[in-house]
This record gives sequence, C-alpha cells and structure tokens, in this order.
Amino acid sequence: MANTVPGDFKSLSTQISAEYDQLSKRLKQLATFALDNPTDMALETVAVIADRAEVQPSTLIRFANNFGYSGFSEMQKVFRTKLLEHSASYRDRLRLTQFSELESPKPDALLQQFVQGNIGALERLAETTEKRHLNRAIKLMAKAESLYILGQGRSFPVASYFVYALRKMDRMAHMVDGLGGMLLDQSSMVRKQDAALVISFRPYAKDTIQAVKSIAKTGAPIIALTDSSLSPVASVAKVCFEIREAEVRSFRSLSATLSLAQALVLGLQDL
Amino acid sequence: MANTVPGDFKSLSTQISAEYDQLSKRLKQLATFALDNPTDMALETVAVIADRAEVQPSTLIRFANNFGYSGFSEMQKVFRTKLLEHSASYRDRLRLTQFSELESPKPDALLQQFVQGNIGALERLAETTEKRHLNRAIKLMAKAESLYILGQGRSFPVASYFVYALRKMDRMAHMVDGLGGMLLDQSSMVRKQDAALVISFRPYAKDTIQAVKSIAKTGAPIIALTDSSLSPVASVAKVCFEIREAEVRSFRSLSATLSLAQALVLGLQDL
DNA sequence: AACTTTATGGAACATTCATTTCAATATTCT
DNA sequence: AGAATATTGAAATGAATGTTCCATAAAGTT
Repeated sequence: MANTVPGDFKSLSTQISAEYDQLSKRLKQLATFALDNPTDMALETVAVIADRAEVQPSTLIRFANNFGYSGFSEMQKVFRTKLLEHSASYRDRLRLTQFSELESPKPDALLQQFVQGNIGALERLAETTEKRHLNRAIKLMAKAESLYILGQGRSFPVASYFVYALRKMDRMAHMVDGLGGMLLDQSSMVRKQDAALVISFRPYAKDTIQAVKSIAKTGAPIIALTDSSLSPVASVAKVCFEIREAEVRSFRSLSATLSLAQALVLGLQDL
Repeated sequence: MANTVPGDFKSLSTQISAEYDQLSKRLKQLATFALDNPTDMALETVAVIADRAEVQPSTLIRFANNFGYSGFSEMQKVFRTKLLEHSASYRDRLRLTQFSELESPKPDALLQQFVQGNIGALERLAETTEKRHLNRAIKLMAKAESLYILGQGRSFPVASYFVYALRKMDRMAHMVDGLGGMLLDQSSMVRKQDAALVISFRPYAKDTIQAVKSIAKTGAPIIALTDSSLSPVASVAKVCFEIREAEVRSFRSLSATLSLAQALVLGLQDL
C-alpha cells in the first residue's frame, strides 16, 4: 500500500475533493471542515479539532489513515507546511517536509535549492520590511554630506556594492575597510553631518563593531543591516533592518541584503 | 508581580532585547535563537526547540517564566498568533502591490519591484542554467591549484563573494583587483595548473578584459560569468555562464549572479 | 428478515509532552 | 578564600495528547 501519500497541501486537497463522494458521513463532515479551516488543522490538537468539527477524536485518525497517513500527526505536517508557505524561511519549510536536503547532492539540484531559498528570503524581505524604516533610512542618507560604509567578511560584497552604487549616483561614499589596519583612523574621519551604513552578520566582525561604536560617539547617524535585533550594531543604530537570509547547507546567502541595498540607493533618487 | 506580561510578539521581542544584557548565558543563547527562529518557537515542541537551540528543555520554561509567563506553552501562544497574523496579512499585501506597480514611486514600492524582479531573474536562472556547464565549471575549479578571481565595478561584489566563500572552504583564492595599478602583474601569477574566474558585465571593464586575455595565453582554464555570449570574455572562456539579471530603473541587480556563485562554490564540496 | 459488512462513539491505552525537582556547577560577594 | 547565591544539567513526574480497541449502530447484501 502506501501508494501515494499526499506530501503537500495541494495534492492532499485535490485528493480530498476527488474521493469526497465515497467518504462516509463523518468523514465527509470532517473533509469540509478541514478544507474550510486549514489553520485549525495545522495548529490545534486532535481534541480541539474534533470538538470544532463536531466529530469524535478517532474520526481524525480514521480520516488521516484513509488518505494514507500513518496517523493524524503525519497529516498535520502537511497543513503546517502549507501554513508556512509564504511566511517562513526556506529552512523552516524544508524541516517540515519529510524528504529533505539529504538526498540530492548534484550541482544542478544545489542551484535549485539556492534559487528556491533566495526566492523565499526575498518574499520574506518584501513582507517584513517596514515602510517607515525605509523612509527614515533614505532621509538620513540624503541629509548626510558623506556616507561611510562598513562591512567585512561576508558583508564585504554588500558594502562594496553600496559604494559602487552610491558613487554611480554621485554621492560621496567611502569604504571603511580597514585596509592596512587603519580602521579606527578611517572611522575617525566621520563627522556628525555624515552618516554611516554598517552591514554586519553573525559572527559580527570585531573590527566592525569597534569602528561602529567609535562612530556612534561622534553623533553621526548609523543605519544598520543585520540579522537580529540583538546584534551588537542594532543598539547603536538610528535605523536597523533585520534581514533573514536563505541558508543552504549552512551557507548563508546575500540576495535579500543586496535587494534592500538596491532599494535604499535607488530610493535616494526620488527625493 | 505579573507586572506586564507581553501579550503580543512585538512587545515580547522588544522586552527580550531590552533585558538581553541582564540574562544569563543560557537564557541569552535561547533569546537569540527565539528571535532568529520564531517559526520554530511557534510550532515545535519543547524537546525539539531545546535540541535545536542546544539548550536543556528546562531552560525554555525558565525563559518563559523570566518574561512573566506561567510556562512555555503560554509564551508559545504569542509566537503562534504572530505567525498567523503574518501569513494572513501577506495575502493582503500581495493584492495591494499588484495593483500599484506603476504609480507609486515610494521606497516601499521600489523594494517590492526589486524583489519581484529578482525573483524573476532567479527563476530564469534555474531554468536556463545547464547542468553540464555547472559540472564542467566545478570540475575545473576542483582541479585547479589556485583560483584567481577577477571582477571590477559592478562585478566586484560578486568577485569578493567568491573569494570569501572559496577561502571559507579552504581553497586558494586570490583576488585580482588591480590595486595600485598592478593588474597585469597580478594576472601574470596565474600558471596553467590554476584557473581563473571572471565576472564581467556591460560595460565590460577594460582592465578585466585585458587581464583575462593575458591569463588565457598561459593556458589556464577560464570560467566566465557574463551577460552575453558575445561578451569579450566569452570567447576566451572554457565555460561561460550567461546570466540575465533583473533591471529596475536601469539599475541591474546581482541576485542571480550571486546565486550561481553560491551553487558553484558549494558544488565543490561534493566532489 | 436475517446476516454480513461497514461506520461510529466513547472509553482505555500508550506515548509524548511540558513542567518540576534536585543535585552539581558556576558566579558573586564578603 | 570561603560562604552565599544564582545558574545549569539531567532525570522524575504528572498532565495532555494521539492512537487503539471494542461494543454498538447503521447500511448493505442475500
């Protein structure tokens, strides 16, 4: 048996619709409830769902078995993943699907994974980024005489992109890269009519933190792109963007961060 | 006490941030995990979360108590409701942005445009990239003793990402950046047992082209990431990836290129 | 109508789960 | 350094949850 167990919500719901006529009375009753209240199915317990659907708890298990699942819990996973489709990161979704990362080691599949993950991260970025943060950040950048960009390690590509894009728009942009161990010297150039853009992700580069803190003392506003509100740069920033990047095989991406960088830079154009 | 128990996610997360410094080691550890993985906090069981956060189960209850909740379950409700609110409002958002594509020049719309554009570019990349190109490129990279990376202007962020990622995987990776006008000197270091990775988009930087041609003469294989098969770097490359990036307001993105870069680097791991 | 098959309710069961407890360890204060 | 306090790890506990079982009811078959 175990012919085709619906692995995702779409195939499950179509199968429910298809077999609906052949279901028994209580199973029909539950079927309509399930399709009407997928959120309940995803989050509530057997007892609660049974109560809401006005069905016995055992009916839920029978329902799940009827569609090939070993029990209710297994079926519930399908509803949960469906719930996360748009709101959660790639990794979260992957975790709930039974057959996940392990199998496909081919480079082609790898690219697919990155693409999927990055798409997810981008959707999430669009969803979670607050308009007023964007506005405030752009205003700060516009007011600043010079812009100083800090970013090391994994954040360096983003920093260099900022510098490139800002210069393209004829803005004064300086990379604080610590070349030749001059990091603190470079950051001491920042005056309070300037502004600093700092990109920093775990593990937060010590140099960057140190430089940001010294900049903060000058009173120049700091715009931070980081991964958590607990990040050491978050506390000193005037505006702080929390960015959740995709992660494939414990390798974090940069797509979301770069998209945000683009939006910030291009936003300057409109002022 | 029960002074103010955070009833919604926002107040909870701000309170976590506020009290973070005064938390104990394990509680800090869990705090960052909770803010990083709200989905896990919402859906998983105490045991699973404890395992993922590398913490004892009891820590979760202590954490919840610390913020005024009677137990973990009570706190979990906060994470769950926020998950629901979020996925609900997402559909509204999508509907809204689909309407307004053309009109609003606000930074928020700009971000949506970038996100949409980049998602499109990523999908296209997944479709058009040929498996055998990936395989060939990865094999060339694996065989090479040292890897030399070239990329200037807009391609520089990608180049620096390559260097970062390759070094992370303990590969010899050298940036040919032409610092101090030494570009041709740097490229003369390449021997035929090495390989070069060149990223170049219109308008192709003269320096890069020149350097690539001189590298080609050594017989070292060249892998190119570029925008057209007519690009000056395409003709000298052993493997050439044509990448079409998203363009918003005549500003080209880098998401697709970076995703490909990630796939290439991580593909090395599997050999 | 008698018999077989299937569906259902409700309680019993076993499992998983959140929570409590306590000894061991680390930290702080005197 | 030593006592006092706070933190942590690991197992025990008890509550909740998912699942199974079986007697009863309904539907279908001869």
